[in-house]
Amino acid sequence: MENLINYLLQFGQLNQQQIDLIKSKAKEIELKKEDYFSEAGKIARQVAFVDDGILRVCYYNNKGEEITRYFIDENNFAVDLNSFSYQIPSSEYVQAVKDCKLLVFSADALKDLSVTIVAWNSIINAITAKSLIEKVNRISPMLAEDAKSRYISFLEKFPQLANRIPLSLLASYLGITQSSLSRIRKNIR
Amino acid sequence: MENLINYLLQFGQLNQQQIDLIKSKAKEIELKKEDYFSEAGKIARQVAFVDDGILRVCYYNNKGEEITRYFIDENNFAVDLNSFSYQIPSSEYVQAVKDCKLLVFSADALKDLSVTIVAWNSIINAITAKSLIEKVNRISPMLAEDAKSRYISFLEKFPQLANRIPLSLLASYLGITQSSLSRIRKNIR
DNA sequence: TTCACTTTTTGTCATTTGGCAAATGTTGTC
DNA sequence: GACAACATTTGCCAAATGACAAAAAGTGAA
Repeated sequence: MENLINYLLQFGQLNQQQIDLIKSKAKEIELKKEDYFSEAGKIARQVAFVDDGILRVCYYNNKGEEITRYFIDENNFAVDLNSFSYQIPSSEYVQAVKDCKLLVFSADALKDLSVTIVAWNSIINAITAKSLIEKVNRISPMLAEDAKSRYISFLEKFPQLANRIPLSLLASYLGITQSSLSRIRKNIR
Repeated sequence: MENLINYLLQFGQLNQQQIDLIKSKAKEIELKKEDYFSEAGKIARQVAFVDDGILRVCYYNNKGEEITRYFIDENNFAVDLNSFSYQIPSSEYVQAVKDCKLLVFSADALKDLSVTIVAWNSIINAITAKSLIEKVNRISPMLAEDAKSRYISFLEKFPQLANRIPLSLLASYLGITQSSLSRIRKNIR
């Protein structure tokens, strides 16, 4: 759980008692590759911290194509904020790209933490804002780039990720076909 | 200021005294078309509520092209969160697409409000999260769409906006060239 | 190793989009 | 109205990407 605590401490102060409480509320679970953490149509009732492995958030567009919105690797929180915040059915899936170890908080556990730990809400809000800003800043420039630049940008921003995810998922994340991505890779070598 | 107050009330409760305080802290300003509300390189020290007009957030990519990230129309807040939250120099411009009336809060004013009004932080956090989620949800599917679908999606989501912004800005927002957008429009008619 | 299965690469061709320049349309001012 | 300044459309061609199918490479189990 050390990764989780270190992560939280970046966003606010916590004493040992509070840290122990947080640890006691987190539940360790494991997902096998391709297992779902949450599914479209259901209401998200949990938040996950990725301790090991990679998750991805994906959905089906109106052509029935499966689109990967983003990847979540170690030391990041995964939650379908839309669904979790407003308790409405989710429109996307959160799935393990490879075997994962997650630390999971239920809505109840989070409520307890927010009541007991003064700084909790401020920490969570800071984490939420930061991760959303990162998403916007990451996706937004991709629109103005061609496929090759997107791939290169991805390699630069997430060098550790490129080798760990299947080409097909990366292609759908980049908004291009798998064939095109394969050709781009050949082209770059 | 009624628009502002009604907007805030969607996210939390405020009594008359608090409403009056908020009104007293807001400063009305006007921008002429193409004036900047904030500029790249400077630290954002203000938050604006768009009472009338349209702003856009834009930046220059590494090819020197000017890219419009998004538009902000009436009854929305505009702020460079990255710069404002962390007090670091901004990497983007906020510019009036047409003449605007804004209600502006300085960092000091916001601090006063957060100290005085119990619900303030919670309201601001809710607004922040909601607007960021909206941005992610809006941009993200565009990657998987071709130019024509992006334009059609834009028309569906922002019907009132399409006629109010120059084609060149809309094209850069959609990540396509102005010529292509012009052809797409002809094609659709 | 061999087999079955999955993933990635490649070939071929059609379609989309970009780049550039010229033409056309629009707007505001005198 | 005439003009200048700006915005939009169009033509032409090249480049990028998609669609589809087949080949090649990689993976794991018996």
